Amino acid sequence: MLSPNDDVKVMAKKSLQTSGIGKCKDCKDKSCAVSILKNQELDVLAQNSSELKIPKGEIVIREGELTTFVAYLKSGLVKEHLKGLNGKSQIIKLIKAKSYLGLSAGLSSKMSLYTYSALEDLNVCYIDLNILKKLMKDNGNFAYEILLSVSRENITNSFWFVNKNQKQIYGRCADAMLYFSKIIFEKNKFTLPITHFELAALIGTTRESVTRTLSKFKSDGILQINEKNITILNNKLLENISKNG
DNA sequence: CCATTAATTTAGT
DNA sequence: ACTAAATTAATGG
Repeated sequence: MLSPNDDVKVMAKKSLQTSGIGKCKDCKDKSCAVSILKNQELDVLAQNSSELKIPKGEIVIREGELTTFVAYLKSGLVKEHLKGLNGKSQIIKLIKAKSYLGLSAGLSSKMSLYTYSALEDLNVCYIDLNILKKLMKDNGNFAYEILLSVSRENITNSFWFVNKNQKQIYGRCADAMLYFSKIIFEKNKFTLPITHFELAALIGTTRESVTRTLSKFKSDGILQINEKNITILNNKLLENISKNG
């Protein structure tokens, strides 16, 4: 939890200088954008990026830090959150593999606006932001792909927030369950990756309401719950609840 | 290194 | 807010 993220940064910087050439070329988890790069550009990327393992619970990028890096999530699940006015953590969303972390803020702000924490053990590539910017300026197709991903992120964020603000707890919980099953895990059976407390911070309610609503869903036969394992039994009803708030 | 216990976190009411 | 259960950390062998 209280990981001195500086260590990560120092390690990243160190290995930036020593990372070998050809790594990005051979990467099996390239982003759509990076797939577009030419061999020569991939070499540049490889020389200015570094893959790191981040254990569960550690922070990938902390809000308020200088944005010298962008992180590409190769594998694992991350939560994007920030501190609200009262100092309480507000979760923006979860992010799954093959996405960039800190991109939208990184391009325009000198400081990171969000904190990214590992919900699982991660493989992350730290990429020098200046190199990324240079690649974008030099290669229009690459820049276009990066813009696409920022745009998509923007759209899903907006819908998420609008829905959240216009729905009651039931609708929000239903949304969250559909979010996990459809977007994050892409199956109707999954293990809740966060605690009830965190789920509450994600959908803007209290831990108690989350617990209460989930057990209601369970007793109504919508969900099967044991421990953190959730199976969606009645997807249609769940979507109705989501739709009607 | 493993087992036991203490402390913290989480879920449910 | 309180309790029970579960997870994690600390201790001692």
